[in-house]
Order: sequence, then C-alpha cells, then structure tokens
Amino acid sequence: MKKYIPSDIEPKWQKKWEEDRLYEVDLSDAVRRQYILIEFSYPSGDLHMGHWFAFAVPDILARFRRMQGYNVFFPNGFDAFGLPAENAAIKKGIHPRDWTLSNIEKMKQQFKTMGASFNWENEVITCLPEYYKWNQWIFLKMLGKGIAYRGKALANWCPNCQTVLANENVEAGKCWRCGTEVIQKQVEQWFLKLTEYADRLLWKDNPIVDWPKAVREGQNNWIGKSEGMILDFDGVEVFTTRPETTDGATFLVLAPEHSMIGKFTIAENKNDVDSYIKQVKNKTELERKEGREKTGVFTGSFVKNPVSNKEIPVWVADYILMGYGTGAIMAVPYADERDKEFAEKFDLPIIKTSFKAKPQGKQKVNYHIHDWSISRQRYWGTPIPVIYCDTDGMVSVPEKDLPVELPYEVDYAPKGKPPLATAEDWVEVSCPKCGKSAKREVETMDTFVDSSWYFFRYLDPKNSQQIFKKEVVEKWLPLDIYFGGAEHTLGHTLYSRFFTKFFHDLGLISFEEYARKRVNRGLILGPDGQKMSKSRGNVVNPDEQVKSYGADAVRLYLAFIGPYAGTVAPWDNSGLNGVYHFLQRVWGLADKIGSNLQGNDLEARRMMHKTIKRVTEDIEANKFNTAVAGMMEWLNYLSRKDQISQDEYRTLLFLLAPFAPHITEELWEKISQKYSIHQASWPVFDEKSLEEEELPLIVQVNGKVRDVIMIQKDIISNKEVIEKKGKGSVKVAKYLEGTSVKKIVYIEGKVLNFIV
RNA sequence: GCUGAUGUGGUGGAAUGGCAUACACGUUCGCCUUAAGAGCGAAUGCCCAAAAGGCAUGUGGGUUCGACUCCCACCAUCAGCACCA
Repeated sequence: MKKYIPSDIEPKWQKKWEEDRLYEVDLSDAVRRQYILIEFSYPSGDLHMGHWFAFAVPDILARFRRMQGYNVFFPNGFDAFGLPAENAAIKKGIHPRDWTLSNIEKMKQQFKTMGASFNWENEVITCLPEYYKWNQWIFLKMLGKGIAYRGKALANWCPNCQTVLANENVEAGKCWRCGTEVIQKQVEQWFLKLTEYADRLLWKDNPIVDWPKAVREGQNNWIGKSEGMILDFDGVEVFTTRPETTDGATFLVLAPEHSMIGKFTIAENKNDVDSYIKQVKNKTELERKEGREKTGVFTGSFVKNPVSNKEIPVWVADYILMGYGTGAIMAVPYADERDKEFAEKFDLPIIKTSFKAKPQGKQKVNYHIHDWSISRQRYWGTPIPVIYCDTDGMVSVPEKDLPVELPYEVDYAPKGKPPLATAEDWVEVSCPKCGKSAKREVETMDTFVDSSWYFFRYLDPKNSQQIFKKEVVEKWLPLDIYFGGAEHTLGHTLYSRFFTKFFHDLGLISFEEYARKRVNRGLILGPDGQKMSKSRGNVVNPDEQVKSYGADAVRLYLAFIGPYAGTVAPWDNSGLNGVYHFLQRVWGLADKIGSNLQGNDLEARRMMHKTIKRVTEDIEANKFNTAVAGMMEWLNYLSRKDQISQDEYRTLLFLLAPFAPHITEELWEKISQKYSIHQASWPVFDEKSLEEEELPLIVQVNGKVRDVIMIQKDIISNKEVIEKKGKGSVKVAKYLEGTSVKKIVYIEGKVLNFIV
C-alpha cells in the first residue's frame, strides 16, 4: 500500500463530507439527543492552537455520540461584536462590519481544515440584525419588568477607550484592551438588575447540574452574600454582620462619597475634609488597590453609640466603599483588623467588646455583586432600543420597529462622545408616542449580552417572528455538555445563568439551568512553557502543523497531551511526531489483515473487547488521553502478530474514527469499499469475552508484594486451596521460613496477604 | 487574607484502597543505510559492577492486612477574588 500522506486525503474527505451534509441534524427528533456546545469564538481572523484545542477535542465526543446512535447537535458561530473590530477599523481604516465578516469567512475556512463535524447550517453571528434584534427584544422585556433600568453609579472608566468597563474587564487596574489606567467616575448608564437574581444564582451544596466546584464556589464568592443588620447612629445608617460587637464601636467611618459628610463636617475641618475627598477622587483604581496604607480625616463631629451611649467621632476614609452596604460603618477596632489598623494610626480608642450587645435595627442581606452595567459608549455593538423625547421622556422602541439597525456610516474614532451620536440622520427620529422629533439612545450593549443566550438561538437561528420556538428549546436544552475556558467563570457563564432564569420567569422556558454539565478546558502553552503570545514569539501555528503532519495527527496529539479538563501543558513537537508515527503504523497495519478472527483465539478477542470497553468509557468521562493510550496498547499488541483479522482492524478503525476522522475514512473505504465510517455503529464490547480463565493473584508477606501467581478461575473462592498455592510459591516461601503465620488475609481474586 | 485546584521518572502523564511509574516523548545501545533522516529491535525511577536486596508518589503523622489513593497538620505551586464591614 502506498504511503500515508495526510495532505492527499484530508481535503478530499472534508469536501465530500460537506457536500453530503454528513452531520446534518434533524431537530424535530430529540428522543436520543445530545446538545454538545463549545463557547463560540471572537472572529479575530486567525484560528490559533487554542481554537484547535477548544474545538477539535470536543469534536471527538460529538462524533463518538453520533456513532453511538445519538442525534447530535453541535453548532458553531461567532461572537462578532466588540472592541477589536472597532480598534482595527480606527487603525486600518476598514469598516468594523467588513473587517468582522471577512474574518468570519477566513476563520470558517480554517475551521474546515480541522475536520470537525459542526452544524454550520445553524450558525449564529451576533453582529447581524437578525440576531441582535432579539438582544433588543430581551432588553425591552427586561425594561418592562424593571430588570433593566437607567441609573447612576461609580464606574470603571477607561479614558483612552472613552468607555465604561465591567470589573471583569479591569486587569490589575488597567483596561484589558488597551492597558490604560482605569479611573473611577460617576456615570449615568444602563443596568441589568443582577442583584434581584443574586439569591437564585447562588449554588446550593448539591446542585442538580454537574458543574465544577471551582466554578460554583467562584460564583458564590463573587455574589458574596452576607447577612447582617442595619443600625442607626444619630441618623447615619451602618451595615454590620456583627451587631453583637456594637458596644465596642469607638468611631464611625463614612466613605468619601457619602452624602452626609457635609452635614457632619465642622467649619474648621472643612478644608481638610474637602482636600481629602479631592485627593481620593484623583486616585486611579490601581492606586486605591495598591495603597493599602490607611488614610482618613476627622469631620469634627460625634454621634452617639446606641449601646454604650458614648459619643464617638465621625471620620471619613477610603477603606470604606460607597458601593457596599450603606457606605458607612461602625468601627470596632477590638474585633476587626482593618478598624484596628485605622485606630492605631489615628490614635483612636480600642475597647473590649462583650460580644453580647443587642442593638435595635433591621435585618439586612447584602451582596458583593452589583447590578450589571451594560452601557458601552462604542459603535460596534447592539443599539439600545430607546428614544428620548422632550415631551414623553424616555420611550421604548415599539416591538414592531425592531431591530433598531446599527447605521453603517458613523465616525467611530474616540472623541469623548459615543460614535453613534455622529450619525445624525439616524439619531433623529420621531417619538413613537407623540410623533414629535426625538433622539435615539446612542449607547450600545456590552457584548456579554450577546453571548448570554446564543445557545438558545442556535436551535432556531432563522426565526424572524420569535426569539425561538418553545417546543424545540424545551426538547433540546439544557445543554448536555458545555465546554469552555476557566476565564468565563465569573462573566459569561454567570450571565447566561441569569438570562436563563429571566427567560424562565417570562414563561419562555420551564428550566432554570442551561447546562447539565460544564467542563473547563486546560491550556496549551508555547514550547517554552510560557503562554503563547505573538510578542514572546512562541506561537505554534496550527496551519503549519497541519501541513506537515495532518489534521488527524494534530487532533490526536491535543487529545493525548493530558486530561482535557485543566491540563496546562507545553506544546511539544516531538510529541506530535509520536502520534503521527502511531497513525503511520495504523496505516501500515492494513497489510497484515488476514483471515477472520479464530473463535479459539481467546486472548485476541479479550484484547479487542478490553480496548473497546476502555475507549468507550474514557471518552464518556472526557478522558481522551487514556482512550488514545488504550488504542496504542492494542496496536502494540496487534503489531507483534504476523496476521490480524478483518474484525480487529475494522474495530480499530471505528474506535479511532472520532479522533482521526480522515485517515479512518480513507482506510475504511480501502478495506470495505463502504462510506462513511462516521455513520457506522460504535462497537459494543462483550462482557463474556473479557473473562479470563486464569487470573493473576498478588501474594504478599506483611503487605509487601513477593509474588504474582496465576489462579484458575474455578478455585477463586476456595480460600484453603489459594492459601496452599500461595505458600507453594518459592519466592513467598523464602519469606515464610522460620516464622509463624499469624493471620491470612484473602480478598477474592485480588490479593493474598500472609501476616507473620 | 479568603476560595478553589494541583504536587508521581529527565518531560507530558497513568493508576482513586490491592504488582506505582501504563501510554508517549526524550536519552543510550544495536540493526539497516554510501551518508543523513526515517524505520526496526533492546534498555531506561533511584542506590548497587551485577545479582540479591533496599529506597521512592511534596513533608510529617494517622486509619488499614495493605495507602499515590482515605483522614489530620504543614509546605510549595498555579488560578480566581480581595480594605465587602
């Protein structure tokens, strides 16, 4: 047989599978369904190794389930709104829409070289009006229920991007996109009321869905529920989780943004207080986080401690945050580390608390999580469907007028005002209520809105009447498995849970969790063990690897490198060469096919069924690495034989098909003249064939292994005979000599242990 | 500081109460080859010339006939959060 040259066979089969629509799914049939999903990608225009790891390995599971007879839905799409498109446009003068759509085309071509079995016919691209129309529809529903609202809050503001940033987008005090230092600024913006759902988003101890503990705990910490009390100190409300320590409260601290500072500040302290507040305002997020040294200023006033009845001083300090609780605390330096540090620095009294105080107050639950600010002063996003009218105020765009399409011609250079404001013809609109001239909202939505519900839309992407058909969604969701990156623990996966619960409350769906199982994948590093990055020059280009070794080898290597969840391993080119070698040996093994498997060749039969069992169970547990190892072991066994059977070779191809779809299709055609191996049935192992008539038994003396003896299966339960056999072993006898056996432990079929 | 995860050969890793180091890479030796590469075969945890034997799964303890695996304490690394009252 001619040599295995991947580039000769891979494009050929990819084209044929596409023409034959081999993986097309019938969504009306959900009896045995599997909805397998990977977080969709941002269309950066280049498919890197991270994408291969993210998409090619779960494709193994999708193909495996299909061969098992499941109706598999495995869609893909693009998270296509967002800043990079706009930045590229500013830099290169290409329109964000053109840049994005051409990148999508390019990436889809690259995706095809992977040989993955995606349902592209259900593709979702979030920057197209047929998708974002429904973002706007959801927004209006939220507005109607009071879940979306206009509010003012201190926000992370990037002076360079001229936009509000979510906490998740601030990295070490800097903007995640441009690296500029983020400052705090009071801004009016659109919010989604995450806090209303905080309690329901908290994970219980034994959740009904299988999500990693790291994700559940991470989300719970982020939500940060704490139960306490609101106490009144002469009109100042404070929040405390330790009301029993109120007798030890020796001063009061207000956040620098607190509204009652003016009331408490006496004339001679006014200058000091004002200059302190000014100084705090000018601090960047980074300075506030790094400068842990306590600072503060005395207002000059006192309030009465309701428990001790003592007059205590009122201070202003930036270690108290306006965004949490009431923005004011009673300081108990005896019980609280931070208060103690402050008291020591400013020489304030520290008195012992009895921990028995019972102040008057009302119970209060506080959350660390804030409402979600979705306003973005940028162009490339979903327009918020709201109109401002001088007469009627803020008016929703009527549902029939959706989508509010993003205008093509705008000046999207950052100028301190939102780019959409420059599209004057678009901004000018007549009020839906009174018909007089009015103006459109010029802010766009955070792209995390787009990705919060895209897996619903995959099921009905072309529906122009409804967000989705309820019947289809009820049949196919929740997802059977959702693969993604650990970086989405606090952002995307939490927001999606929020949207799912909102959809539930709207009556659109009956379930409240959207994924039965979540798997956080690991990370492939550069060959130097560092994160792959262009600036480090350690990026491994998958296209080049595919050219030299083929997509099948790259897929197999990524599956083999370690357990899929959590492994962080460097790319190793000789490791890739190793699996390429394995594929070559599979190719060459076809020359050894002889007669059919002999009925009396029990060992060969056992090896085959053992491998089927192992590969099946390992794929089901997402242990792709050990599934590959199992096939390698079997290949080593088969290679030692002069001749192998049709049955063995076919089984090997079936097991390998999900991992290496091209080479197996080619070999399957060669040996059987059939097509396609990917529509064949997954082999089923036969328990009977796994049975052995002789079993190895470990013989120990004082718990140390001294010999392994073969035991006939029919005497396995006969302790006396086994003991005799064990004593009969020369190696064991050596250790029993001159000793007396105190006890004999026999665990049937596993171990025999002499205690001397 | 809090939360979570992880710790096994030169490397990626396997084994989740019963032969530690499967599988693969790398390395060494041999065969083949004009040569290189590829291919094929053998060896490869550590100590010991070898055998015999002993020692080894971050450290220390415990449970057990038996512990990489379960329990307790500690150390280290990684990730996320962090002046949250």
